[in-house]
Amino acid sequence: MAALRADGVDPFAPNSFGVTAKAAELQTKYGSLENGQVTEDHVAVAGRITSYRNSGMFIDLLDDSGKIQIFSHKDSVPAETLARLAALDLGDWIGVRGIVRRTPRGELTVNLAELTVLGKAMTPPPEKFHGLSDVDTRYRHREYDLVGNEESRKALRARFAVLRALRNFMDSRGFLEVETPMLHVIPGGANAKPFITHHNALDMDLYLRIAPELHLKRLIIGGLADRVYEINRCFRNEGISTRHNPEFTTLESYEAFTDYNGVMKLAEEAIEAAALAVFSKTDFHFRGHDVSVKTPFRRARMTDLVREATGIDFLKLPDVADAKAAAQKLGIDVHACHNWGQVVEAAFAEKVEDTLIQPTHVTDLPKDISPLAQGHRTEPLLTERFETFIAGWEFCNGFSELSDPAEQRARFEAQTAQREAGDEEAQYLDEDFIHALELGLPATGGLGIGIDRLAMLLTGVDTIREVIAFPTMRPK
RNA sequence: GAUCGCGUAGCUCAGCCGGUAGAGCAACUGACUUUUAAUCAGUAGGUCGUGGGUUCGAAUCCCACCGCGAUCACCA
Repeated sequence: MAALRADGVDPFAPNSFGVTAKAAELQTKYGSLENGQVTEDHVAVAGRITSYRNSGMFIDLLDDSGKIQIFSHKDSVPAETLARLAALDLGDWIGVRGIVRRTPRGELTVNLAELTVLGKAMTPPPEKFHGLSDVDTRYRHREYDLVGNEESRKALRARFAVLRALRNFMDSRGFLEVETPMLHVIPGGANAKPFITHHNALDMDLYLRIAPELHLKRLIIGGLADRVYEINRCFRNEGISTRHNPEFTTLESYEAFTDYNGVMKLAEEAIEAAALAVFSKTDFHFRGHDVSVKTPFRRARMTDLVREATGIDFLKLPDVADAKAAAQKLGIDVHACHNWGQVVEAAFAEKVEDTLIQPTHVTDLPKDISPLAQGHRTEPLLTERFETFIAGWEFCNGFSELSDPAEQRARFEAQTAQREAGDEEAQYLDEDFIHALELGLPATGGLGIGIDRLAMLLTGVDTIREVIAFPTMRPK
């Protein structure tokens, strides 16, 4: 540092450098350049020093595309530039102008002609061979993780590429990307415990949203667009695990003039499109399974899957007490179940969920656990709702949207009763939403996709934190 | 929330049948100019997560706490 300043270089001063080439572009463009061959092509590259050999004669420069070697020889580089090179450390940012060649040993290289110091590392980067492996430090200080670990860079880049791909897909289907409130007066659209915050000027508590659903439907009601979607954060005040982060990202879309059959098609096409756009394939290895996201996905009714797994047809046991008794005989814990639908859901979670490895739309979920979905057109206990399972995990949730305000009020009231019976996650009655429905919601299909889990599936990681840049951590 | 495991130099790790704290990489000084985890010589770097206890003596044994991880529970 002192040496650089003595040399008139302040690495912290404002500066600029016109990059003309990325490392990966050069590796591709000069892929056929033979060992020892020298071009006359001048390029300007910039990045971070990740390796420094032979007193700076060989430097590995890492940019956001990859790595390129920099060569400086005393016969061709001015002495003052060599001295400046000697003052550099691992982790420093530099810009280099020079010509492209391939060394006799086969490494694509830029022969340094001009050096610009663009940034200084005051602490050394993580160990060059092992990288940073302490998971605690990796998540708390993600920048050190990214510097040291190619795998971390790849996983996060892939996650953000998936976001981009999904936006492109939705846009191409004529959906309008919108934003709706993060701060809710009533947390709605899902069954979950919310975070509470406070607005000082209004002197009122607000909730961080658990889902954008109700506001998105209000945009459809208003006729803003026939098709809307939002990709953004939801917040749920629940446990943290390898598959749950308190803030997570969902894609939610609403499409007028379709039902859940159309939504299932949209969901699977969105997943397949993201897979193809980012990874150019549909076969993935995830949680120890080989999974194909090639469309179409299998569809199966939840009660049928439960019947196949247990021999019990819960549709023939519509009474809660009978259903509970039957479930108990299977060893299923039903003490927290307040109604028929929750018993079916418990049986499904216990006996079926883990077996759904290949993508499966589980259809016609019970009305009791689906307060925002249209009743099924032929089965009174069920709704036109589906959840998509892959490798035993839920990835999507969608349904034909309930549009009858009176029915919606009755459903909310059933939820309220459930809350009073001790179910902390039952939904709240939202008068504003019912008032909105009174203006007329067209026949609409809605969809939610868990983006973090989708990124996990496509990148093959088994911890949600690997695909979240800064996962929630307790302060040390 | 429960159980188990982990926490030693900037990073990766060893030491753990109690007896003055170790290595590699990184850093610093020097040598070396066609390297690929460059090499060689030297220097410096630590409240051993925190607090307490047992002991003549604790990184090591015991207890509590903090943080992280795994599994389970919770969780559309």
